[in-house]
Amino acid sequence: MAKQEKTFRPKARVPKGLRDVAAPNVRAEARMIARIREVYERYGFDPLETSALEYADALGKFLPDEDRPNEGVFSFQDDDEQWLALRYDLTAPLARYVAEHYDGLPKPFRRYQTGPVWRNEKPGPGRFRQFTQFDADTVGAPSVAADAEMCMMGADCLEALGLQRGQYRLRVNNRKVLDGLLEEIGLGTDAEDRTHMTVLRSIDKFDKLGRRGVELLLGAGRKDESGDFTKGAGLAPEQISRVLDYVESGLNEASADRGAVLEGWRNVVGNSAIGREGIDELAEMDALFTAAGYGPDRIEFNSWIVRGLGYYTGPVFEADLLFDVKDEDGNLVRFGSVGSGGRYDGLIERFKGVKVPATGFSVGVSRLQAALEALGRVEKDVVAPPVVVLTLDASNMAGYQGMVGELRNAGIRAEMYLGGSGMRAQMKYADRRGAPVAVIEGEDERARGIVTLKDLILGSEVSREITDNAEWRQSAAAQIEVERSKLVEGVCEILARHGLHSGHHGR
RNA sequence: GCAGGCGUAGCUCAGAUGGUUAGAGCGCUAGAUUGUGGAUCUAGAGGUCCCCCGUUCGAUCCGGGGCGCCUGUACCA
Repeated sequence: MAKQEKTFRPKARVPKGLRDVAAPNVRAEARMIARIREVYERYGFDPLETSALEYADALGKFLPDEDRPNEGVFSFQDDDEQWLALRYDLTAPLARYVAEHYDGLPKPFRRYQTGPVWRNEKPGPGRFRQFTQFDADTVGAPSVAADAEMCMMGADCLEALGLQRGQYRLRVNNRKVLDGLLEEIGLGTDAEDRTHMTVLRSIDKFDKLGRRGVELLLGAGRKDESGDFTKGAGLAPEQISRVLDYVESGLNEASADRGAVLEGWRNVVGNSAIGREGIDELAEMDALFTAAGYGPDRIEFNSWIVRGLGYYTGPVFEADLLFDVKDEDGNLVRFGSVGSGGRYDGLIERFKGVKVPATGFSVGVSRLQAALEALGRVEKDVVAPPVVVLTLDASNMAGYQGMVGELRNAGIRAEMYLGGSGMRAQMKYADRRGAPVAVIEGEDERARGIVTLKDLILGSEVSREITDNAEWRQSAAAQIEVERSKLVEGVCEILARHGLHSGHHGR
């Protein structure tokens, strides 16, 4: 069978893990970003924008995990054969920026930045290969006061976005505490050590897998639902129980008393110098939280917060939502954290050779928006749909343009129909756009010096009671005629009837 | 990445043992009903039956490989 020749047609599809964002969500995200910006500005941070592309070596690799070296970053070669990469977060570009302009910057340097970042990895529900982050960082501040401020600011952001106290929590831990724990159970202090990393990652899963799951991961390993096996850390039973003791030590107190949590941790890791240092730092942060009025209902100390193993060196924190979210099929959706951060004292050192202490917090804008949407916290689109001026007479486009101009000058969102179809299609268009008013001027109206204004909102209510077509069409429901010169007043009146904003009329 | 499941129209899905022209509902585009959204009727557009290779006279269907989607897991800078 001879194959028919066919013209090549590219398949219209968005690449995996990427997505198109429609008007209501674009606007919702813009509002969200504006609110976060207000909070960051209030804390004294200044904006900075860096480019989406960086030299790949400037981004560096923060995956000591040899399972997947070099993955996660979109990169390509420039004309000069140097490797460029899309930024995968906003912190690495900040480190590059600070290193590049170090001498000219005030220290501490405090900046915020938002924008899309890209990660070349497997997408999942609420997890995309491009998403928006909103970062704030303080560079050159060694004190944990800077970290404490990040946590409080994170809480402020979530509340500014409409989350109630109790619907979220900032969970704070300190890498030094975890290092102390590992030292205490005899694992040494080599952060690159494989067992070391496996143990930390196991602890991180307490929230998801519970005590039993973590126990398996610390020991021989765990089999998941699909039957796939995850190799464990291979700790001895004695070591496992000490880790679990630590993880559970603050559990009951967590929502009640930060000081009690720290005391519990002291019993577990108190013999290690690094562990003690970590706990002391957290005690200092606790004092600042308390002085500023941030109780444990907003910020808690949490034993299983670990965060990524790449570069955090001190306090780490994460903003978690405490309510369940279900998808369309009624399945529970795990959103993960909607914000995170921590201290990364080694990052700028990569460029400068000198240690520059830094800490930061990042809101996961895309993910948080998805969560707020699920919670019904996203306000309806605040931009009113436009009034549509029908173009019934192709020889009178100038006249229609004039009407649209008058409406726009009066501050009313308006457009004329620009398609090529007939009146019925034009009405359908206006309907689909959600237009509150259709302005109709055919030959009849023009001859009489009037325009017909159709109240589409009222019309839609009326239509529900009419089943007969002739009646429906002849009723000319919800239409009024006004003199051509009274177009703007007439439209304003209908808008006002529905409580719609009609621009700056009266001016 | 690993494990399992699944790929037929924009969406939800039928379908034949391997046989000519692959269907439905919804949606979409138009027409009819005086120049009007809904309703009704009519017509039209839209498919490489995920892709490649193999077996076969013949593959959307069988076999192998790949890609994509879903779930779990891993990772999450």
